[in-house]
Amino acid sequence: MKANKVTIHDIAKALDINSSTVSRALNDSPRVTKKTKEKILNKAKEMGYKRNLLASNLRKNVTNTIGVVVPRISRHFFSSVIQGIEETAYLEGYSVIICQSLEQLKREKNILETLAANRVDGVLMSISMETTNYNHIQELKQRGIPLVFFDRHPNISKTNNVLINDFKGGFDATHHLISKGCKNIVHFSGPQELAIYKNRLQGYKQALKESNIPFRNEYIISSRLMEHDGVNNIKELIAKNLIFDGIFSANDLAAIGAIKYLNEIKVNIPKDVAIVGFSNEPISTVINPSLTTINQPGFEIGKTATDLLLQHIKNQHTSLTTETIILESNLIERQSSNR
Amino acid sequence: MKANKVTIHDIAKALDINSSTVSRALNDSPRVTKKTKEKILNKAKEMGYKRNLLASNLRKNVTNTIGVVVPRISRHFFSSVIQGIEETAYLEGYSVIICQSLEQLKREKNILETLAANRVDGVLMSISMETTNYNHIQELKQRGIPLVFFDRHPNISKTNNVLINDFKGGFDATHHLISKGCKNIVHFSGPQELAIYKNRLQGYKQALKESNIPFRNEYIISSRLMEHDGVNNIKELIAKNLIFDGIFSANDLAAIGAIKYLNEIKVNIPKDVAIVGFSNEPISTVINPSLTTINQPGFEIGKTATDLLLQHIKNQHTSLTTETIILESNLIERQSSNR
DNA sequence: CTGTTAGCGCGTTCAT
DNA sequence: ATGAACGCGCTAACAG
Repeated sequence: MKANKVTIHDIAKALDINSSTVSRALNDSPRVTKKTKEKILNKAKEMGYKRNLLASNLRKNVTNTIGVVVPRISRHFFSSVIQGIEETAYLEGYSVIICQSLEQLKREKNILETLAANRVDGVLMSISMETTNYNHIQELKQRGIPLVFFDRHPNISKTNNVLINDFKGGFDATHHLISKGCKNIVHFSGPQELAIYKNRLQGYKQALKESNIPFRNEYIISSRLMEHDGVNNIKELIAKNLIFDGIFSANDLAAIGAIKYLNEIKVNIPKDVAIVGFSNEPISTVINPSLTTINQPGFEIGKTATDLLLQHIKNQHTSLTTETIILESNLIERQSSNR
Repeated sequence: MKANKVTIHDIAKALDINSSTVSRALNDSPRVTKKTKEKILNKAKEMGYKRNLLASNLRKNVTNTIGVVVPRISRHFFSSVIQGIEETAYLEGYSVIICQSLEQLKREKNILETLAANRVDGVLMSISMETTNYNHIQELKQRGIPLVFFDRHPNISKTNNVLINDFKGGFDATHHLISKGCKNIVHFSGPQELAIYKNRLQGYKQALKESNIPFRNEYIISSRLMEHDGVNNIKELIAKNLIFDGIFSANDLAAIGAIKYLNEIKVNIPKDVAIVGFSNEPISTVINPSLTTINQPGFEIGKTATDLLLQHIKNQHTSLTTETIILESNLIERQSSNR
């Protein structure tokens, strides 16, 4: 920051008027004549004036900015949610600050601190896999910063959430496998602290139940669902000599790890693989043309969550009630062109 | 913003001291006694004081924040660069604001405006495919905001860049195909306004030349390299009845589109496909285990670019000379386990 | 419609 | 070592 010290005072002085008028003109206030407004805008452009949002926001005590916290931006589900958030926020004149926790509680805390210190007007977040204590979240709430969770939400009361019907997703995925003739379906699950994984597991159980297939605990493998976890899971199954003819993975990464490994050792036990993942995910469509996925409507989640958040931001005086919106996922079966 | 109106004045009043002392204590100034410092910090915590970074930054005229502009965060190359940026920035006490232009010039302009208005200390960016006029960039420079480009850079003088040796990447990719026995190699290229695509094309030409393979203009197809472009490219080739036995795609998306389509119509003309893409990209490794990629060291690029930017931010008085750093890409040939 | 005054919350002079 | 006062750049309140 060296050049560009042009302030509204400078341009006021140059025009021999008051800086308030300049401020009003720059904000397109109706309380200033067209003529002077024009004069001011011209002068401003001429002098290379640029508004200092820091000062403006400080004075107004509003930043028109919302913070977004996701585990990883590179995950296609999250980046599609972000797309929805940005579109919606932009239309309402809000800027978006994107942050990633990298699944680490420590970073998540740090991010919330920074966002709060920067006085964002609200926060949208999906919590990390490590997040089992919610002090940092409670603190944010106490500071009066509106908060909406999407997909992964903390297990505390009075929160606003935009969720996916994970029970149905798990049910559909499992049901699909059963309809394909699978009898021994393995489930790769995630940390049980996260409701999304718990719910998918419940859906899995329910689907088995309805088809009179006994639930077997050794078919459930919990991990953090990274690609290498998928590899390890499948290795473990093979080492145990467990019979399985289908896999329902609670996300795509772990499924990919598993499929890669199966390809590598030239074994192809599962008749089909269902993934609770994101259908737009390029991986899913490429890895196996016959792959079935549970489509999570990322863009719509982002849009819905943002709408809800903005509603809370704009009505902070009237104490709005908290809300949980549940969107539906869809099973998408691709054309099996290769086999 | 409703609760939490605790300021340094409040805590000063509570302790019957002056707010200056509080400010100094909170900034761990040596000019305040250990004892009072402790007293103040305790009181601050007790009262739930949170620094207002807007005010602090306004006063200091420094934000300790850098802006990052990329075409799309969902592209694995960019998200890995961002990883490198965040790690490096964090160690130096800087925050990062991530923005995506979605390959649109209009958005790119808008983003730079916002970043400048928010007084970021510097900007790291990779320009969009639409960016052929650089007024917005020149303006940012004129405002004295340090700027470093990575990967995609504008064609103007006196810029700081961290680039990849794309000529060598193109050469290596093509050479690899030739060594596999390909004689008729198609090249999917991008907008020629971007040096990266021009350079990859040059590398392609050079490799042909050294192997005495004649260059044929109809083998070069330029597009914006989205997945559907890859599909269209391959359709075009087939429609023209052009003979080809290899494809060198300037990015991974277009290659994936092409491969998908070839799979779909059960044609398998190319003996191999080389992609200039990112080796960590899950797609590349999954789509075809024998796929060869040109690895771009994203994390290192992010780190290098950030180091360079911070250097410029910190030495704004001493007029540093501009610099272009070129990192090497690597050809990675995977184990051909399937064929 | 425009000017005057005051202050957002903080950090940095000066003093003492 | 601490206090008093000013100002970063902008906008809201109140005049007129």
